Amino acid sequence: MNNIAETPNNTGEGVTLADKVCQQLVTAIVMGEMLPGQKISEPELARTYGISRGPLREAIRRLEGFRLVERKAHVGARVVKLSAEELIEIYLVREALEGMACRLAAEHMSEPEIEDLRRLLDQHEANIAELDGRSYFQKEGDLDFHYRIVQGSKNQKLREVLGGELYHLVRMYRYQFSVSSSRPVRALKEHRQIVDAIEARDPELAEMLMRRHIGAARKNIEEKLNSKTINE
Amino acid sequence: MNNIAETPNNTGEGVTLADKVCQQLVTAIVMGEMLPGQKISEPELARTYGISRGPLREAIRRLEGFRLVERKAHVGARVVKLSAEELIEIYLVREALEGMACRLAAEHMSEPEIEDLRRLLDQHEANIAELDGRSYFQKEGDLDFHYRIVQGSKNQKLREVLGGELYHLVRMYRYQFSVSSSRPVRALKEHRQIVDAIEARDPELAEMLMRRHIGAARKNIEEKLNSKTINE
DNA sequence: GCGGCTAATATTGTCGACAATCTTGGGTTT
DNA sequence: AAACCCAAGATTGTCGACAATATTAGCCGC
Repeated sequence: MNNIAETPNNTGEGVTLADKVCQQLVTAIVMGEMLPGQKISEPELARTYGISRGPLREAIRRLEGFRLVERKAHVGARVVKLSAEELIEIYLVREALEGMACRLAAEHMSEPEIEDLRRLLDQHEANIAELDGRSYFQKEGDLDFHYRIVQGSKNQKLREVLGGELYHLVRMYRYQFSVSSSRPVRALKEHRQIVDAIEARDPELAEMLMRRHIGAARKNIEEKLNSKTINE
Repeated sequence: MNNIAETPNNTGEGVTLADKVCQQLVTAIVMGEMLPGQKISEPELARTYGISRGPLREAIRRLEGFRLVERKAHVGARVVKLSAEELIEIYLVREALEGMACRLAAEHMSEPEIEDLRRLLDQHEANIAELDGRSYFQKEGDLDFHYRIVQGSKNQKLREVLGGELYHLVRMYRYQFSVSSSRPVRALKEHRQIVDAIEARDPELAEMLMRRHIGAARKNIEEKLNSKTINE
């Protein structure tokens, strides 16, 4: 459903122009329709979305809060550009935060929620078989899993931090580098292990597995980045 | 100098009205000049700060991103009101994140930075003696021990997350509940232990001590909250 | 030809006015 | 008397115009 996680004013109704454009911009940036480093022209965007600069500027101000754009006074805003180091940093932070989320999820998720999670993984497995292991990851299936774990932690602040800027930046990276590789099938196995630990109500194991899982993803990216810098 | 951590556009010059008012509002909210739950009237604030509603609305939009205010369309914005649960949640998240920051600090802080940190603690000790153990904790920014550890981690994303919304909310709470109690002298001892671990380049110990330190602060707050709800 | 200055242009920042929506107080009805 | 409805007021949302600043293109001097 491509809904924007933890973005305030998620309700479908009673929405303001600035809110709508804000979400459209988030999507556009994450999907790579607006490239990292690209300048954001207010007059141009205002025409594009058919609104005046007022609400548009408010929307940009909120993207600034999400760290999706960077602004310089009297110069303008640019789509944020992640360096390789920052990308790694995000994964390191996720290791700590999602590890914690997973531990809490093992303590607080309800039985029906866990079952739902299992069904989600079954669905993922079907997708992988169908696409021959290429990439169901592109459509945020993986993020769905992680997203649900975070929700399952039942910790509101954790949900805000992970569901806010970090989530958007990871999604952005996903599209930007079109990650796929041979990880999907391996990742699915790790996901299953994690759900097992949650179902067994083993918080420590759940945390450890999640940390290892994200750590593996990080190493995978590090490799890819290294080979890339060598090739260019 | 009462500088706002990790708030974009920190530079003294080339600042826009919206930026200035945004920082003034952050300070006002954190210091308790605007109370949690209080409604934010655009016309009134615009008069107060002597600006028009345009920049003011942009400032509010950014506070929304920092989770310092909550907005409802066509109704208005209110200063965020932390529940007791959310406050505890923040400390739980800090335990994970600052623990990680402390580990990284033990790996990456330079010798001069560590010396500086020691001097800061000496200064804190002097303050405590002077005020007879009441409260030196109210300090901010560079003067804040935790802030420096986070900076010392050399992890930009970590700095953004901890220096952004979480830091503001913690500062807000400090003023709101005017935390002090008998912790300062105890906390100082814990701070020294942490610096020792960092100086010894013992990341694991540093992380453990920081987690324990924040955990102790959390328990202290939990107690206080419990006795408060009983007394009222 | 190249570097630096200057003026024209474009973009960002700010403002006041108007439109749309919510709130509130009074009046009517049951 | 209580509940509901409606109108008046106030507040938020949006717009277009104007002011201030940065960018750039051209010109001059070296």
